[in-house]
Amino acid sequence: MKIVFMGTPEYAVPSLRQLIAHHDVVAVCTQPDRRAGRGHKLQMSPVKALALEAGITVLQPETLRIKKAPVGDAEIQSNKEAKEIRSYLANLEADIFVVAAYGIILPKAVLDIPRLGSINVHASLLPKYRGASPIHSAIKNGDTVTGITIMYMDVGIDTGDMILHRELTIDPDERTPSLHDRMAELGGECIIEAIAMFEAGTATRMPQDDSISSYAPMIKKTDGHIRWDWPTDRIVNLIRAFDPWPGAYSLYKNDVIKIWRLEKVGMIEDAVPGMVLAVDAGRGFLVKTGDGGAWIAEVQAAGKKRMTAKDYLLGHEVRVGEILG
RNA sequence: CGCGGAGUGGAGCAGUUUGGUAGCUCGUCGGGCUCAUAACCCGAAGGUCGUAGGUUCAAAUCCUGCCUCCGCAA
Repeated sequence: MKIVFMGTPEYAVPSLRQLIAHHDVVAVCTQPDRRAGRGHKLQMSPVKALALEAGITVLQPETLRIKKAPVGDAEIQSNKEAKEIRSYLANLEADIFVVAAYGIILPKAVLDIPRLGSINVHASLLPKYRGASPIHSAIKNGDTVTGITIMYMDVGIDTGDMILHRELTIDPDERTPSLHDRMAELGGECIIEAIAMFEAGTATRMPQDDSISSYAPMIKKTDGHIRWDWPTDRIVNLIRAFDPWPGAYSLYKNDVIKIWRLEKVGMIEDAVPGMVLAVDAGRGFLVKTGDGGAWIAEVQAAGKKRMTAKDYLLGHEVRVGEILG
């Protein structure tokens, strides 16, 4: 099949790789290179890197929307670019557009360009976790099962009719990097499977049940702030979900300290949540939580790297009675 | 050129402001004590102080370039 792929981050890479291996990818759309990271260096997306390596045409429009009443020069420029890209895409006469975490809004006029429509590789079992952070949300909520959904795209956010689901079990101790990678690989397998259904004429449309849908919003850094009055499990899930970004953190001595690992303890004495109840050179320090306590076993102080609480305690003094906030 | 912190024996830190060949805690090795121990006691090994230059009688410490790591911000 003749395919146009749209995607940006690492998650989209296995899908693109699979499509290149099995089909004719005639163009790749990805977000424009951005200044990012320490030093604000210009960086290309992982998808662009793969596309260049494969010798595929890369398109990087700032937007594909066309504004009705442009006001300034910049907007007129963006409309011009959007129109050019749209007609370029139309002239490719692709059979289908495959989208995976592209991050740029696709207007209906674009979605409808290919004869088979546009389909999306979403990292959740829709209608659960529509939106930007399905993988993080699954871990954060302590789910034991998640999966990939291949679906038709419409103008809503991940609301289109579904084509296929594939489940994946989440390990109780699993963190985002490992689940992300497994999901990305599964996504690549699913998209090939879905396209095979199109080729065989067996692709179906299963509408989503809006009444059981949920939304996984874009993650904000402050979402990583640990509330010690939460049950320990909830805190542990937050740590698992936000590893490695943005990290679950607490405030200690007026500074941010990231918490990378906790060891749950059952019922312990009553105390203010966040209070240090014990310090052990080997285990770390014990902090009161909403439903018990937890040994903080791995931390990262500002400007430092991750280290075990044991190592941290060799050079820093933590006292019983201090409060983490 | 977005802002900032940091590179010191295997690990985590102090020492840098007021230059004078390095210290703490842990670990390691040897010995001792003990019914026993991740406990305690005694002893030992282990560091070109990220790197290249510069200033100086003398640089971990002052100056300059470079490399690496990390936090913030995006």
